Amino acid sequence: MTQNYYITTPIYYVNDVPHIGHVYCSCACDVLARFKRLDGYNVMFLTGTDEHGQKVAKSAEKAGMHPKAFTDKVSQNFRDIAKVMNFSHDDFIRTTEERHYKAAQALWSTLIEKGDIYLGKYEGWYAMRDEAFYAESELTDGPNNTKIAPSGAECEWMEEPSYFFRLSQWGDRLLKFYDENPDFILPHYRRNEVISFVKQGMHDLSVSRTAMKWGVPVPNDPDHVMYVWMDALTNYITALGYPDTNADKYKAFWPADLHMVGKDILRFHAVYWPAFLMAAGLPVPKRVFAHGWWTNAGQKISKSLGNVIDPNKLIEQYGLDQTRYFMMREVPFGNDSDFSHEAMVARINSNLANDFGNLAQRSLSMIAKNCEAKVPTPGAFTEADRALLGKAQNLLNQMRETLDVQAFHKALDAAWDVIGDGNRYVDEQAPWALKKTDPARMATVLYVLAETVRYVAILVQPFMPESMAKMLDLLAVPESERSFACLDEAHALKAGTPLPTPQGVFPRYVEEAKE
RNA sequence: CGCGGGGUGGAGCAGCCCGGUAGCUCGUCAGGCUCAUAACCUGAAGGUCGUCAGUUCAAAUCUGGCCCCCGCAACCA
Repeated sequence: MTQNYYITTPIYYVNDVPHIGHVYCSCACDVLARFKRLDGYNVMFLTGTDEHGQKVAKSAEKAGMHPKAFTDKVSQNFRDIAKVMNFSHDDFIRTTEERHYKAAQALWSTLIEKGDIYLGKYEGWYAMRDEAFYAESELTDGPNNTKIAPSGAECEWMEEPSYFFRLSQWGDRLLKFYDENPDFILPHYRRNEVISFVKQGMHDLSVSRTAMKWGVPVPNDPDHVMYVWMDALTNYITALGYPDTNADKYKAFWPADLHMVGKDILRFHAVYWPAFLMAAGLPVPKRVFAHGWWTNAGQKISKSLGNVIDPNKLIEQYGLDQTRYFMMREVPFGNDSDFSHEAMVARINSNLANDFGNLAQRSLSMIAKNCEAKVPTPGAFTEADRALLGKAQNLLNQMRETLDVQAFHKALDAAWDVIGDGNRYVDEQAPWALKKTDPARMATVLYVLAETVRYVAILVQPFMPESMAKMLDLLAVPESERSFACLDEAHALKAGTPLPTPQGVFPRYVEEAKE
């Protein structure tokens, strides 16, 4: 029976311009989705856009458009960048879609029936710009008796009827759940933060708004629309056909295996969302992973600093797979990390061009020149041959283990460990010398190298799909034999198979001459 | 005393739970090889492991004090 795997990105706020952060998060999901597919899983990979809220409504007004028409237009930015990044999502959800209204309203109605949503009154200091209420203690006095939020936004006293979710009632059950599922929140230090937040005790959560109109209408109360989290989080089950819990997708994929999120929205996914689901009597996702943020050359990235990193520019300058590789290799996944031109170039030249690209190139050109451009015929394997091949064969398990805890950098480290061994093997075996003394042995060595490259290339496909396709083409591996099921001796390269002329897969990045 | 994470050769990290040769990547220097994308391989230099004190035959590793950085706590992935 095939196993199912459901992975989601957050839905990105459509008012933003896509930047490295969005692309980073989705890239991690894409790697996992591709890895699981190649490993034989039936995968559902979801991404999309969050399209409601006051800020969108305002931007639409500014643009002189209806919010729906406006979001139709700007959500395209996110679909475009996903395509450019070669993301392999199976569905792209938009919160303004009919199916989503249906799902969000159904979940809402269930929570009303269960008594976990009630009508109350919200009053407090509200910052229009932040779309958020603040506690009096957080505010500072501004000019003319105004109050200023920590964000610098001006606040006004607001009173409005609001529906509330009884979050206060779910603390103990959440803590019990965290306790029973120690890997629900990763990394573990984030888990501790969440637990201490829940332990402090939680207020009920305001889940509707009357002042704002651009949102999912609350069932049976036209004055209210749902506030962001009730709306946005539901997307994860909308895409599976909820409220039809008998839908094929729902049955196959819920609960989700992994919600990938930024550390800023961890609380919503690790606290509110499980509480909503528990209250509705639905299963809770298996894992929420909070990744870190990028800085740019040591500086925090922000629009006001003007140092936002445009993924299109990265791809243009460094290449698509190079960019994907950099993001997944440079950071211990979960930590914050710094982006810099120097770090990017170091990764491209050292890891991709010198280590991997060159290993493939030196092996394949020797084959092209000395083995009639065909897969060489191996003789009996020596201990050194078996050591290298054994390590390559072991790589699948190492990558499974590390990727199961979202340690992308470790998965790549393991692959590059094999590549390093491959380069050492070439030196030790010195096939250029064997050419004169023992051509049969040379053929064996070159075969072992080609076979090692095959293993690594197949396993690195999720990270760099285009480049690895190219590399596997150079090895004449048929497209039908590129899944992990083919990582065995039965699918090994066949002696005598003609090979195309070798071409470099990863060119070095050469700095443009300064004037 | 709000909770938590961290301070290890020039940079970034591992080791700490289960005390006993301080390891990896990049950088620097020297050598080797010449198949390859001036790539590859080997070796060397470089650290009183934040600080003070304690436990111990022995501490980066355990205990306590202190100093510093960061997260939970700004629309933000």
